[in-house]
This record gives sequence, C-alpha cells and structure tokens, in this order.
Amino acid sequence: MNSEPTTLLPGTLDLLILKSLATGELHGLGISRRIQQITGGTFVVKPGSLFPALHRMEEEGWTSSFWGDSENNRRAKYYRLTKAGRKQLEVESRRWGRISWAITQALQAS
Amino acid sequence: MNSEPTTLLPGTLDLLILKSLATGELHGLGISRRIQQITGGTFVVKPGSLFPALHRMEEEGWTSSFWGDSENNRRAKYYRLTKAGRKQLEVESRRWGRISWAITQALQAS
DNA sequence: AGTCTACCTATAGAATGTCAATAGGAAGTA
DNA sequence: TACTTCCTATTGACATTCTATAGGTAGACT
Repeated sequence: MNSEPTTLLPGTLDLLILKSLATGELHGLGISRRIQQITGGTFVVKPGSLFPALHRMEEEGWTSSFWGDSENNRRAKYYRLTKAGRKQLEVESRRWGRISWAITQALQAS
Repeated sequence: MNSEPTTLLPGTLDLLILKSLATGELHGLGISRRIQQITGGTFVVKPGSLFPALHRMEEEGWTSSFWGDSENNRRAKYYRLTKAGRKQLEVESRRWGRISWAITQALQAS
C-alpha cells in the first residue's frame, strides 16, 4: 500500500488494463479503480490515458464493448476481454516477466 | 541468458545506462555492450536509441564526456557519471523497485 | 591509394501517455 | 420545475521517448 502514486511506466498500461478485465467486464472508470486497487494504490490511470488506450485495444481486437448502466444508473460503456485479449494478456505477462527479470538482474550487477 | 532480445521498455533506458556507467567510464558502444551483458542478453540498445539518450543525460548533468582512444585505437567519446548521475541512479533504482513491485502485485491478483 | 570497420551524429518519424477542457445525463435538493 | 453536482466518456494539443536510417570521420589493413 504505497502512499504516492507513481507515474505509469510506458508500455505497461495495456497489460494492466488486460489484467483488470480478466475477472469480468467493467466500465471505463471501473477499470481505473481496479487498476488502482490491484497495484496497491501505486498507479492511478486518469481518463485521458485510459480511454485512448481502450479504443486502441478495441481496434486491436483485444476487447469488445457495449453500452449499459453503471451501478449508479448512469450510462456507461462496458469492456470485456475477447479471446484474442486473453491471449494478449498471456503474451504481455510473459514479456513483463522477462523484462523485470532482466532489469533486476542488471541492477544487481557489480 | 535469454535468446531473443526484447524491445526496450520505454522509461528504463536511462536506468540501464546509468547502471552501466556505475563501474567506470565507457564509450558509446561499450555502454551498449555492457547493457547487453548485465541484462543477460535480454536488451540490445541500438545507436539510434543510445546516443540521443546520452545527449539528453549529459544535458541533465548526469554524465560528462571527453574524447579519447578506444581499445582499437580509434577515436571514441567516453562517458562517465557525475555526482548528480549517481544520485539519479539511486532515484531511478528506487522508482524501478516500486513499479516492479506494483505490477508483479497486479499480475498475482485474482 | 583504396577499402573496411568502429564509432558518432543528425534528422525525421512513430508510438504512447499526459493534461486540460468539454459534454451529456442521472441523481439529489429545494 | 429549476439548480447543482456527480459520474462517465470524449477529444485534441502536447511532451517524451524510442526507432530508423543515412551519413560522416578516422584509423587499420592490404
């Protein structure tokens, strides 16, 4: 549970969004909250970052969306993973594993 | 020791450069090789990425440079960390720690 | 001399996130 | 009804950062 939100590391936003949708469909701000939750408050993704990414990902075919009602009875666009999206989540998870291993490795070098 | 080099994760290049210079001065391609070495071959930094970064970092005051002769008796520009550069290395190392913790955290969420 | 190789530079381009402003509709209140 | 306030999504201008690519210089080798 970190106090100060950190700037996002470029290249990790898609991964976080994909992961946040892995447990079920969510609307935009729901995704944002979930990311904040699962990263222990470290990352806060604002609308201006989130929605362009969602649109990009929908074009890639990783998510699909539909209009519905939010918990508060407001209109909200829900997003969910497609099959390709689940695959992409695996791909990016493995990529993250490699990268974080390599950098941790590098930082321990003498 | 990974086989396929991964694309660099944006936002980590400075950290890798700083770290590669922590043990002593190196010229441009020397830095590139050292990064490849300490990341177990995972990251390959090409000139088009490296030199703009070096110039940026010199402007920030994190490195200083001078012309010298390379191992093969060719002219080469050597780079080394300034005091501010060492400080920056610490800052970015901590940042990396936070970020990688948060993402690993997120990926383990159910 | 001519060619090769190691090394640095310059410049433009593309991808990705950030920021700030905007808009519309539902809920709450009077 | 009218007013305000959230909630939600969109947009466009912008900054940063990495990539691609081509070129240029200087020494080494033959």
